[in-house]
Amino acid sequence: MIQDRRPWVLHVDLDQFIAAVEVLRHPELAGKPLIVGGRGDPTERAVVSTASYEAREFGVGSGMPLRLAARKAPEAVILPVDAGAYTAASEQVMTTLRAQPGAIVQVLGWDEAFIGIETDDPEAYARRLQHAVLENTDLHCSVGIGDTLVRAKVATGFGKPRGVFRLTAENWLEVMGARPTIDLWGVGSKISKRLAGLGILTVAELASTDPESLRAEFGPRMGPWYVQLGRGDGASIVDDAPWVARGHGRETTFQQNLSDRADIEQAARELLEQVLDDVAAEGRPVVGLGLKVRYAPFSTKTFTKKIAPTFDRATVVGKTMELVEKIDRDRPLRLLGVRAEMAMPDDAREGHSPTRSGW
DNA sequence: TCTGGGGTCCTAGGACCC
DNA sequence: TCTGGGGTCCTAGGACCC
Repeated sequence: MIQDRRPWVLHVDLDQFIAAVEVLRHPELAGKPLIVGGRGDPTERAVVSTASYEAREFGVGSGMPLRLAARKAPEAVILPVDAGAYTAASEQVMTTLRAQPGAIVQVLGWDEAFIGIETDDPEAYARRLQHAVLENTDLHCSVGIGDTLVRAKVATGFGKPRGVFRLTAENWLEVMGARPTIDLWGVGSKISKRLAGLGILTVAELASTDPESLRAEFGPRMGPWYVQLGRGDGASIVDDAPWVARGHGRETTFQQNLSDRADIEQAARELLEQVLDDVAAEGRPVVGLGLKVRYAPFSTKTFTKKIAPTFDRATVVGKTMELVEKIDRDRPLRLLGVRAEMAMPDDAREGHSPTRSGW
């Protein structure tokens, strides 16, 4: 009997990751409505990072203003975001995944990863994986199984919570065909609306659209790409090459809008100091700068500048201040962001231009 | 109730060069 | 007197993800 040892893509997604990590540290919060966001102060400008299932019962969801969330769920415990704790928990999870036999691990974020694996029983492998993660970290996860990255990623949603779900070319249209295009990974509210304007409402309709016909609407790459998404097609290779950041940025929403020039310059300098600390840790020269502003109430503008590669902080500060000069003096500022792009190592992320703006 | 912060990639349009 | 045209770089803006 020949074993059918095929390559599979698994997508692992931790269930309620941030809330789950907080409950591990605060066991008395188990079963209570829990909201994590901002500095944990619902009177501040901030949004919800994660809401526990109990908090969701009140209509609280991630991305919602903290102020509103607190009003909807007055009994909820609100905790500040503690990035360090989540990073530590995440590393534990990823270490566990990498220790699985034959696993190639591509990290996507704090709480998710693709796993490339050759096996004749991906469901059994997925269950072993969930077990190992639970044993080592006390955290539950869901696993999507697919024959492409896109199908594995989408499959995970059907496995939640704590489950396993398989999505391949065979059942893709049967499962996804009737769903709206916004359910696809990479199609958001704007693109789904533009597709609807073309008469394309469902995944099946997108899948059967001629890729060329979308080229005019979405450009030479994105047009055909959306059709491919509709079919669930695309890459199936999991890449475990270490992540190399293209740049670093810091942005902040002011609790009170800023109008004074000196205040704005000071805020830019402070953000830039943090950015340059991050950049210095990488040991690569700065090759580009970006400034992002949000004027009150909510209009966003960006300024970018390419510069000769430099390690000199004073030079970077000076060039950034040239961008700060472009900020409209007559409009109150709600948000300010500063970003620095770094030269890419020759072998890193081939095929992409290092000069592209990150904003 | 006004809508965070960290990233990535794509597209359009103008400048510039031959 | 009619304002070629292609390639590449740079800036700004848009969209998406976690």
